[in-house]
Amino acid sequence: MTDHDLTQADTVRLAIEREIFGGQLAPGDALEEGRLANRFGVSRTPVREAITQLAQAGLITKRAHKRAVVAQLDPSTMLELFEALAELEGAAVFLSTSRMSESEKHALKDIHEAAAENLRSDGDPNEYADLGFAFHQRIVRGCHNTALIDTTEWLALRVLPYRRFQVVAPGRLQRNQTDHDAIISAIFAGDAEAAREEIRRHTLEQGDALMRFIALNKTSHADFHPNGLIKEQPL
Amino acid sequence: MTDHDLTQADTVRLAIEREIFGGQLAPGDALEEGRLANRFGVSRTPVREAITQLAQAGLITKRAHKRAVVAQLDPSTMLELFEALAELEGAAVFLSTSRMSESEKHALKDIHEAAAENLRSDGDPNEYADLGFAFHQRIVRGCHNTALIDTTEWLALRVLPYRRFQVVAPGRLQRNQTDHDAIISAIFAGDAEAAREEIRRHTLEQGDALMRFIALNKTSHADFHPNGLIKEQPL
DNA sequence: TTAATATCAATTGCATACACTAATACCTCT
DNA sequence: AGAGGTATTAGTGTATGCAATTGATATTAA
Repeated sequence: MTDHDLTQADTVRLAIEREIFGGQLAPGDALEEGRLANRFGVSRTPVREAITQLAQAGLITKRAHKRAVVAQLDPSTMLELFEALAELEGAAVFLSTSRMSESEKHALKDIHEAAAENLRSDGDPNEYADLGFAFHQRIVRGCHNTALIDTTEWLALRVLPYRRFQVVAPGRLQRNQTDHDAIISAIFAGDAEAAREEIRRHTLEQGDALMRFIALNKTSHADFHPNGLIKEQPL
Repeated sequence: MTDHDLTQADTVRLAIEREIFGGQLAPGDALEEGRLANRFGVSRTPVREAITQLAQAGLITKRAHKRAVVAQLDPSTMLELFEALAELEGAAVFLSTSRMSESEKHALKDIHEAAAENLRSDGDPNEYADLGFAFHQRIVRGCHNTALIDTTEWLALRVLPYRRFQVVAPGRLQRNQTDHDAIISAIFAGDAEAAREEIRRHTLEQGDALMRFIALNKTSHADFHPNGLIKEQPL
């Protein structure tokens, strides 16, 4: 009776989602219904349904009679996405500042401090990235408005495939941490307006950094593939 | 090569959308694939696809092995939607204030003044509602960020089916016009922060008014049907 | 009478088959 | 050899049939 009643279309959709977020499927890769069908051992029908859903979610693009491809964001679109995301996160934190419970605030602080510790001890950057993701997520969810949360996270998901190109340029992580510091201070001080401004600037900057990195490293499509790039990270 | 290449699924989806927005399909109404199929003279397959897309868009809800239903918003969800919409419109106008061209601003002003004239001359309230819709739309689109525009309008569409219950309580339209006045003043004064605050308050208030109205008039499901209600409007 | 259960109809989920589209390869003609 | 057109093929869009699930109705037991 719960939603453990997953239909095959759901299963396929989730699998494809995972592969997109995991990087096995990179932006620009084509999705062919037949292949996927016998790869997952189902017919084309549920695969089609899954693709339709993913297309509606903006994760893949689909045009009549053409193969579906994993959504590929050109620079200007990506810039817009990050700008929109910055505004949404700003709106969320504006509400969150007055709505987060004490325990929520402290959970947020714990994440922040774990990230700081990771940085101090020169820990796994992947873990740091996860903590950063959790940080943003906690803030957004703190607004306690499902519609706003869903909308924001939905936008965040659209750029997630590109987060694999996460920039670890020198000083970038430190800067990130400083930004988070300012955000969390504003929240604890109850200054919603300041929190909004901080997170806006922060998210916009993240987008800029990511775009610059991609622009620099985009020489060929092959180099552009997440799996290829991630190995080149100077970690 | 244009999107004049509408697939049957697209056609069906658009038709259902129209019926939802037009009120022929009210929130809570069930959508049965077979019926729709032979109503539109197609097989169940494209109908299914259309339903899947609409479900993903949040316009209808669909659970495994159960009939799809036109999305029905309970009061708290609707409140959340309006709050989120208020934040998004706020974010949009914040950007629009500095980004709208002179011609865009003046087009906005024209709409506003047409609405004022409509009010003065005791014109058609439906026309006034349309002008109000256009007013908000112009502001949102003035931010020139497709992602933000799409997201905002997508949210606005989710409450659109309920706009049929548009409140024409005494003084409501005047109040609406006054709010718009304040918003447009802030925009022309270049005060983005003020514009944001004004539109936030305004949209939240709209939601409140709508919810109160619905709560008052919701005695039976029949009375709750848009087509039934719209006739009762004391216009 | 009510509650529980069994049966049945209605409707969804999925597979398969076919039709149509579009892109590639191939061939012809210059 | 190259341009233009045609055949071929890969892949999507749609129809139909069947199995599985749900909700309702009938039936039985307490």
